[in-house]
Amino acid sequence: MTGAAAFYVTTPIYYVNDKPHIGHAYTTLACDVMARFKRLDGFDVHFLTGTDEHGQKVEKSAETAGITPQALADINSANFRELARRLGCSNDDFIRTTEERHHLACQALWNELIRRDEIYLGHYEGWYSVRDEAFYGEDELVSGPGGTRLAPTGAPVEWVKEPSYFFRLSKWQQKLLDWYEANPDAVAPASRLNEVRSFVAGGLQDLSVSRTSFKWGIPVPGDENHIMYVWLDALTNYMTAVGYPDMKGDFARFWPEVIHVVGKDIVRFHAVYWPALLMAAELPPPRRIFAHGWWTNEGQKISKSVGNVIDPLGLIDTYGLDQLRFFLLREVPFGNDGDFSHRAMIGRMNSELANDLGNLAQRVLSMIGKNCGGKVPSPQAERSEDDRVMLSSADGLLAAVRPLIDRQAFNEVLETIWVVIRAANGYVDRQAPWALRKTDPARMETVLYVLAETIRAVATLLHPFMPSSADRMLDQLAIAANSRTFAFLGEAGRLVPGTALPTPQGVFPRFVEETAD
RNA sequence: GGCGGAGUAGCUCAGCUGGUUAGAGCAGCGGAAUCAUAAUCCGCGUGUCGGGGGUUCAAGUCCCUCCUCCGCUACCA
Repeated sequence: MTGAAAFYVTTPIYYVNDKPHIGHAYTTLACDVMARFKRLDGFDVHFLTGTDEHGQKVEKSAETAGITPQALADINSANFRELARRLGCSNDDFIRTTEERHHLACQALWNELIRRDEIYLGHYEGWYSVRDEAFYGEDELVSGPGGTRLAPTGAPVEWVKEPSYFFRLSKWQQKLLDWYEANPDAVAPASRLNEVRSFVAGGLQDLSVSRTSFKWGIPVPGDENHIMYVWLDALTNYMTAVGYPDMKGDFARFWPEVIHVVGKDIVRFHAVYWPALLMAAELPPPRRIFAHGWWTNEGQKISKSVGNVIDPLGLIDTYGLDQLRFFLLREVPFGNDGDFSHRAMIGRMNSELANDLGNLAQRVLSMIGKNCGGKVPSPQAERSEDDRVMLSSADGLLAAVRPLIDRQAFNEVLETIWVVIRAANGYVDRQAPWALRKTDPARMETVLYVLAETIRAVATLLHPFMPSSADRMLDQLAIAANSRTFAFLGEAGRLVPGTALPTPQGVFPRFVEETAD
């Protein structure tokens, strides 16, 4: 694959203090779809996910549990690795920030920033609440009894001054604004770019990038009283995984052709701090940062205290993996918030998967099975206008969908494919091959061939979204495993008439509600 | 408070730089068909395009204002 364009996609590394939930699954699935799509489209792809394992919270949780932070991280990191596996993800790597390669990368980046005088030793001071373990700004404080100052949470605060290393973030304000200006697609959706831009335009202070209040982290080179700020540690993972500080090999191959997919809560770290850090190290910033939205559960905001957290593994058990993958990317424009409801899930499954697509495949394949001797039908040379329109809309799908994937407009990709699926059902009814069977069998074969080709195109393009279901459809068309990439779409991979086909089986069953009585 | 975004058919939403009778899916109603997973196809919407004012030959699409909702407004991740 020499010369193939590089495509690197990352999920955030998930914090091991959290339990895997639908938000993690959503981010990871979106990345998986991109990675799979790009691979099928001939790109040289690297898909990374992993876990973020340092920080005070992990240290404390481990202490509470009576185990070492490393042991806690090992256990919880495994949960995220398992989630990716259960989601059918095709990640090429799973990085952990406790790995040696990552320590080396972080310390290399740190040293580089020190060498360039982008990091300096100073003092961090401010109002600190021991109870909240947080610093508060002057304007956030409220006055308590006797003129004392209290945190907004009501906790007492004290003025604390501690040594800290700082990254010269303020210096990069204009450079960041210039970068957004020159690369309007670098932060998406556009509404997030606006927020980020106005945040930066509002002025930047230098960023405290070390801590002395706890130990569980990567030591600052040459000053081991300090450990690195967790975000500096975490963000660097994206480079670690492609070999940094080795600038040859994978790093040269994939950097900066990278898209970071993140939840909307962490855009700032990715769209402000990260590009600034990279520019400071004289490394190119990422091509794109995409911030997606949150899911609600049956219209309710999800929270641990309400107890309505959604377990993605439970959803897989209830609805099926491909069905879940489809729903999450179909239901909502990527970037918007969405609502997960049983009703909506079943609506998509039955209306779009079972009725539109599953039934289309089943009716076409079973007609072929019964009326064409179970072989790919032989089309006539001459085609009707209806045939040509049907076939060209199927053949045109890849070109229609590529730019949508590049905008992460997953729901539009699926809608575009569904337009063809619906058109195919209309074509079946108009052409009525069951009637042609008696009046014009040759014509029937032509119609069924056009339909089989349409199903091949649809299944091929749907593969990134629903890999195993798409494979089952392609199996039923007897497409060789090595002929399922996008290069085989259209004329290049036309079905060969006379090829024996297996007996068709339904791929998307209807979801039938359990009746309570 | 400041900055930004949104309010379009019962529901979820498309409608780029203003210009044919404002669209799609779902739901609903009527019909057809019977190859198929009781699936499919065809037809049917008089919507104050949040309210008001303005610019223009022409505004859902620009300007002003009001109402409602949402996001951002830095150092736990």
